Amino acid sequence: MNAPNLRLGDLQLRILEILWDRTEASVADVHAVLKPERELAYTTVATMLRKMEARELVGHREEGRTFLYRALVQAEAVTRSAGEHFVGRLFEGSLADAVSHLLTTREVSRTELDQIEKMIREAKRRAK
Amino acid sequence: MNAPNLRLGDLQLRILEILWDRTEASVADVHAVLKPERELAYTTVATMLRKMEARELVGHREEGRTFLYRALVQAEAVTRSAGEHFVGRLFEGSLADAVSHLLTTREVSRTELDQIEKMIREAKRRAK
DNA sequence: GCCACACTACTACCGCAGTAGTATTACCGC
DNA sequence: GCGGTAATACTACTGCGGTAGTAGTGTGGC
Repeated sequence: MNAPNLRLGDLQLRILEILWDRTEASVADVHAVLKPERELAYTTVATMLRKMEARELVGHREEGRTFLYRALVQAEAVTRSAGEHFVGRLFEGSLADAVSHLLTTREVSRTELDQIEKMIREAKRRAK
Repeated sequence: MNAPNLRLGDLQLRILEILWDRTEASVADVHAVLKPERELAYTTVATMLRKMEARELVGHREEGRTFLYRALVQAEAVTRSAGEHFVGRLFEGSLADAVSHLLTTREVSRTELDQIEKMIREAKRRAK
């Protein structure tokens, strides 16, 4: 069960998101969801899923002739890995630097600030 | 000045970091810095720099026979682009979700929490 | 029973990061 | 001036994401 490599391309991530939403999906399902956002050939989706299966990102079972794919990696693991890469690689592991950067380079709503503040207080209580 | 594509590989990012540190560096300089962390052939570094120049990530001037490279993209631009991708792609643009995730999946020191809290308060004051 | 359709399998190709060997050239020391 | 060294230039190859065409095959409708 070697931990799968979690460096994902955009399409791969998008496909995983779809699978996380519905736990199981056929190629046709995934293709249908993707259809409005990007014009991809059916076979492209099928090929991608097969490649992802080779990397153990997804698995499948057969229902008649149809493959039903499901995600083998958790959203949690993917976002954690991405977060580690983001903070570790670009801010030398300093979460404060990372957050600082995020705060200053984008529009942040008052609501979001409140939410984050609350989370900080909670984290402090836990860490106490 | 077409905004260069900012999707960077690991080595490219590492090289940029080196250039940000010293404003100008020869291939030998970059190679020397990289040496302890990864065993790369001199020509690999040179090739990478040439490829990065083709993508307008770096530029160079000649000092005798030697090329002195400098970064053409700012650290700011790279981290902002990465931050946008991180928050936008993985947390549907919700900074609060992103921060929440970062807080819960890693060790965060008390000091960092304090720093972040302070930044939040400041952001609020500014946004007021 | 046959045909069209819906699936998967296989193959191929592009672009790009990464890696590095070989060729060429210019300069410096003696 | 000659040889070695240090540069860059060129070429090539691997791996992988992304994209898609074509081939093969089983199934359901009529």
